[in-house]
Amino acid sequence: MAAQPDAEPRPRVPLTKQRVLRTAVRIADARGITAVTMRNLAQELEVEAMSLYHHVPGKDQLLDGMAEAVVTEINTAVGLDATPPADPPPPADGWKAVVRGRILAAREVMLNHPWAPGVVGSRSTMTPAAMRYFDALTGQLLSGGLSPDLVHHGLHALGSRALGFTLELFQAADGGAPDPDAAEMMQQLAQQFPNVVAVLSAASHDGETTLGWCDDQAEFEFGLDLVLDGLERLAAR
Amino acid sequence: MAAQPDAEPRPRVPLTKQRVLRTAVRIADARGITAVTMRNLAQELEVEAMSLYHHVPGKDQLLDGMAEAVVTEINTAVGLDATPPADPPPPADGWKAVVRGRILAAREVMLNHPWAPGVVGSRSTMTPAAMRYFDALTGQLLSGGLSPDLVHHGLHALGSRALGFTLELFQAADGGAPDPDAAEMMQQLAQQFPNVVAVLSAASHDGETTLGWCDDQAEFEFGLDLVLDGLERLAAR
DNA sequence: AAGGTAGCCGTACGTCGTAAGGTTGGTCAA
DNA sequence: TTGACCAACCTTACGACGTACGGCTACCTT
Repeated sequence: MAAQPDAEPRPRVPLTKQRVLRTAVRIADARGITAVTMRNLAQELEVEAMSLYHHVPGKDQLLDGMAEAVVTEINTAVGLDATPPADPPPPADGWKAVVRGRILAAREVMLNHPWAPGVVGSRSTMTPAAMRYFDALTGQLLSGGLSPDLVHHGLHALGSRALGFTLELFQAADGGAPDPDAAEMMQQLAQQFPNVVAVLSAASHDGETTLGWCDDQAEFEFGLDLVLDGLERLAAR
Repeated sequence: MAAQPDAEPRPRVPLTKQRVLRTAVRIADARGITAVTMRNLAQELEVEAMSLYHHVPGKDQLLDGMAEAVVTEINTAVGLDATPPADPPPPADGWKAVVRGRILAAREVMLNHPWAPGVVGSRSTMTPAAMRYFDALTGQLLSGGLSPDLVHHGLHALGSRALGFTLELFQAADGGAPDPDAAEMMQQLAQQFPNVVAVLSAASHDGETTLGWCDDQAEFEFGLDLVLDGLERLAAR
């Protein structure tokens, strides 16, 4: 009973670190970071879990690789990988506009990978791609006339904002069921926390009943501009 | 062979949500958040793992409780739980100094619980203690003359900084082994990432060989002041 | 004394990361 | 042609995790 020669064509696409990482990112995008498990990942690649260890040292380095992949995506998005056009036109806009644009581009990439902030944030090591990104950013700030010291502090002040995301402390309450007695509850809330309710009700000047939630993008840009303007002012001193 | 009555004195301190949470915090402080496991926690309390479920619905709510506990600690640290002295003296300092002090106090608590930023940051829900904290903070900003809208944006701009921590993107490289050929590696680094190296070497004006690492506290205060100053300026407009 | 009940325990299941060793198919020297 | 070699891949198994489920015990109420 010899094995039939063509029982299974066996395309057998060879596994690759690239392929593993790309698939991991795809799983995370589609089903969340918790679905990125060695077994799931292997199944998606039509392979056994342990085979992954020939291309990735372990789960931790897999996450490192995913973070690296996202930052790399940012780098290409802001044109950091393309060789500059020989004579890069000096930024017609001020450094602020350039940096702002770059960071908002990074944010766009992050928004496509909701799991990325958590992963990038939890990795301690500075990957090469992140280095590349920060080196370019640093260059923009330096050539903008900021002193090295100010650039240093500025990067710290930006923090994760430099990579296009912030840790959202109050998650979108995302009111699925528009609670019928929301008004009543609101009053109870207002009694306990008058100040936040005052601020929140002022924030939603259009819809006044349900607390119209925040515009994340606008808030991000506000905070970013606050920092950039502050740096500019300090540089001018 | 009747059970001897006093084989074990059995003090049998009753389990309590308080006791469970406090112990969890103690474990996290001593051995890191990964050591906070239902079994470990139970062992520390001299109890079986499943007994914890009578006081905590599950691991997730345990973490919620731990976050809540830390924020509560912050609240008492800034005197938010003490009933105010009837006639609270109007803040002699400006609102900025008050807010600044409050946030730095929060930071001190956070520094005592290195695991707390991660846990607080990963919880989406706004716990009552956090609400209390933010309500007070909001009140300070409002009574400082900031418009509700500005307060709203300002809180977003502060983000986790309002609770005394930032997501540290580049972890302390903490050079245990002062690599003998650090100079050589530094040169290699300088070739690939000239800008960051320039900034970093400028940052450590005292020690010039090893990149003298950053003063986290100073950086935190710099970023905080940058935001507060920016808000003040916007309020004055 | 009878019955309820809150608090605790024992066992077990499914999932996770991964250590250790076996199998296979292709490459290349003799 | 053949046989050694060696990646790439698979199989099995272990320990740790969160937690469902069903007991047991000690105390309270009536």
